Amino acid sequence: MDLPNNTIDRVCRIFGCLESLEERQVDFVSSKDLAQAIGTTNDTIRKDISLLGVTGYTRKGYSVVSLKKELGQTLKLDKKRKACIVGLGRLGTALLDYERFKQDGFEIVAGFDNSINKLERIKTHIDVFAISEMENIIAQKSIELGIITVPANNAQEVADELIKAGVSGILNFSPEKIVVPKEIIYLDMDFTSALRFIAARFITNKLRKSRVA
Amino acid sequence: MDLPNNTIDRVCRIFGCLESLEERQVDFVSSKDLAQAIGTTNDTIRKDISLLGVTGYTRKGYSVVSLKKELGQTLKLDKKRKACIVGLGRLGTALLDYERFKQDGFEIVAGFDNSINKLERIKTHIDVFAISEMENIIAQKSIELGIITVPANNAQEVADELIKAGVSGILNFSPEKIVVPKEIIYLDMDFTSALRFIAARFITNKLRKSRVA
DNA sequence: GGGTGTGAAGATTTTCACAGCA
DNA sequence: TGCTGTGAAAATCTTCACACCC
Repeated sequence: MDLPNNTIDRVCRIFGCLESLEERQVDFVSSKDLAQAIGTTNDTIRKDISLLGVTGYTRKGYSVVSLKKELGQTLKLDKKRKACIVGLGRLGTALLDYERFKQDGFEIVAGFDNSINKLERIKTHIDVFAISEMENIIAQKSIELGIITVPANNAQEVADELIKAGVSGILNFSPEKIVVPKEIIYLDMDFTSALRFIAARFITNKLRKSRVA
Repeated sequence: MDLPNNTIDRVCRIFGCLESLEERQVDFVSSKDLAQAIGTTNDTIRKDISLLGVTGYTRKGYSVVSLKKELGQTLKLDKKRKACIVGLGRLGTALLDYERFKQDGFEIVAGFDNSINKLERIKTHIDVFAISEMENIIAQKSIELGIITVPANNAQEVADELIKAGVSGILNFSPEKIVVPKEIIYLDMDFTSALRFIAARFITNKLRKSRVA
């Protein structure tokens, strides 16, 4: 399959909306509602959904439950995935305990840091290890995703090790830019760039947009 | 001015690269280097820069210092901006003390939460207030940016109050989708959507992309 | 040679417009 | 009527190709 990046981005957000609609026991949702929630047009939503080959119910909109199920199956969002966090500073430890991840299908199964001190002080039910153990643990636990929350300066090094250890996707919260081989799926979540994006948009007059990250 | 959204996104990231090149005292950088750092092509970089009306030095690439200065001036990224954080859980407090923001020109000047308990317990040099004081404080301190780190369920309510109080941009870390009037610049930094984006890309064969958050 | 700058071509993405359906 | 589904048109974004410059 070969979908537009933007479509994938939007579908992931749509999936999140469906999740909360499901919790609130809403049965049907229209392309217009979804469009409003994620900040796009109803045409785009319908096109996205149709690109995935999924079909709704005329006149009533889409069945929340079945749309969620179908999108999930198509993009394999229903599969549970294991992730680890490297860098257990304040952000890293906050993410370690971010309960939402688990309920959304991403289980954080390990944390890594180089400071013995931190490893000892951390109170969490998730196992934490020294970075030197990363390669073993990742292989052993079949971890697919790496979340980088180290300070700048050794983010690249950490990324290289994650890749060597076998993860296929990396989410980078550090401000440092990272270069990865193109078979690795990589997403940059630099907070400063995000704030700058907003600030820069103050002086342009375009419509808002989600910007995947 | 009316720039492509993607261009703005990339320029904000380029700006970050320039910042770190400057720290490392690198004098010149080529479009190719920048392309590699942010994950795009050199054509795109040159086009982006030229869209902003900025010009480099043939053969040597761009002067780091002057490119940074010009991009900064054009997109007003050199201007200091004040921000506040609403929701002082673990993520919110981590961001309160995220020192990088200040050095990047974004000063966090207030934190808000509804729990008196949290307000009392927090150790930080930044002033914290009850949410009921938001409107006053935001006006009084001329805060332009709101960062939402409350748990889902009242993110929309918080956004509405931020807007009423006068912020022009919102960065939303909560998993809840928020609807804002279109004159407000809004960016969604939902972690789960980001992880899903990566997971979904596992089954497609497209090149990586930055996706603004 | 090794880089930038940029119109034009090409590719992709979004929007439009309308058929179809319950 | 109200909403989906989808080709076709429009708009946007990226890549190409080559002039130009030190």
